Amino acid sequence: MVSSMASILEGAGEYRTDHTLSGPLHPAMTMSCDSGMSLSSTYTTLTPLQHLPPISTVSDKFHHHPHSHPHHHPAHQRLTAGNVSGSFTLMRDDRSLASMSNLYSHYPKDMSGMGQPLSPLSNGLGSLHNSQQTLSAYGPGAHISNDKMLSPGGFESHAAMLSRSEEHLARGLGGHGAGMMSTLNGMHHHGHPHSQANGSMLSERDRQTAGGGQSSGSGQVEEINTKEVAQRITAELKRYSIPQAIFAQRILCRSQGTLSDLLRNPKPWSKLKSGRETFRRMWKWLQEPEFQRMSALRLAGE
DNA sequence: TTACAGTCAATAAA
DNA sequence: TTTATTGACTGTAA
Repeated sequence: MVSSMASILEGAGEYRTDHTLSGPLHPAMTMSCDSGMSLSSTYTTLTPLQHLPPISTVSDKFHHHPHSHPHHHPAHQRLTAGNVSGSFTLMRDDRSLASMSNLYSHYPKDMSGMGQPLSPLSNGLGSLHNSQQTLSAYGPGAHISNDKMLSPGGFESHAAMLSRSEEHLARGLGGHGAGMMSTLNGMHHHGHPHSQANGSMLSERDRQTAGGGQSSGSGQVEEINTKEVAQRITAELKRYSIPQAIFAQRILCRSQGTLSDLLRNPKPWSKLKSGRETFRRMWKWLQEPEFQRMSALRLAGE
């Protein structure tokens, strides 16, 4: 099973090869690193698909001109910044997903564990900061339904289940991102409001808040709690056994060393300049449903 | 030019 | 093999 994942990610070897140019396999899909982002960064594609108006603009406010270092990253210039829409992705080839599911399959314990061993934390923490209303709003319920809808074979079902815990967690923790995610999935219908957020785990102990109270209330603007994102990313990578190098390259378009540093020594959002983009990507990734995250990982490498 | 920021990439350390 | 360090480099903003 692991191998399957490995293979998926494996394609990495030649990420940067320019076959994308010569043979545009999935021109649309191949969202890549820099450049593409600049024009409208992050949620561009999403926005148009669903409602959710202003956010995109927000995120761009300072994309003035992301100094996309001209030095390398020669090819990879897909304007289409990634038509994220999960459903779409899913359909194009489920085999990948299938393999994904396998991957997940050996993590059940971890996932389930999330709510257990840490339970003491979750309880207290759950309520603690973040986890604001957002949680209850688009609780896990919603996602579940979506995931199910999307997953034809059902092989994914468990994956979905596993995921939601994180999902809402993310939401809860992040606080801000709030709307966007819901948009993504929300298109279908909302499950039953069934709050119950027990997934909490990593992060909280950081009482990030201390950092500068950027997390909670901050509104939808786009303050990202870097410390928290770093932790969450670290946790996810571990959970899925995704090496930093792969994630850095595929999702962030950065080198392993950079990611490592960012993860270990995240600078407060307020201190960041262009480096915010990197964190936005991480954050964005965290907000995506599993299958989407995974496909992003492997697509980028194709 | 100087001071930074953000990265890369080589390589040390697990 | 994967992650952590770190010196060098590039683009920006004084």
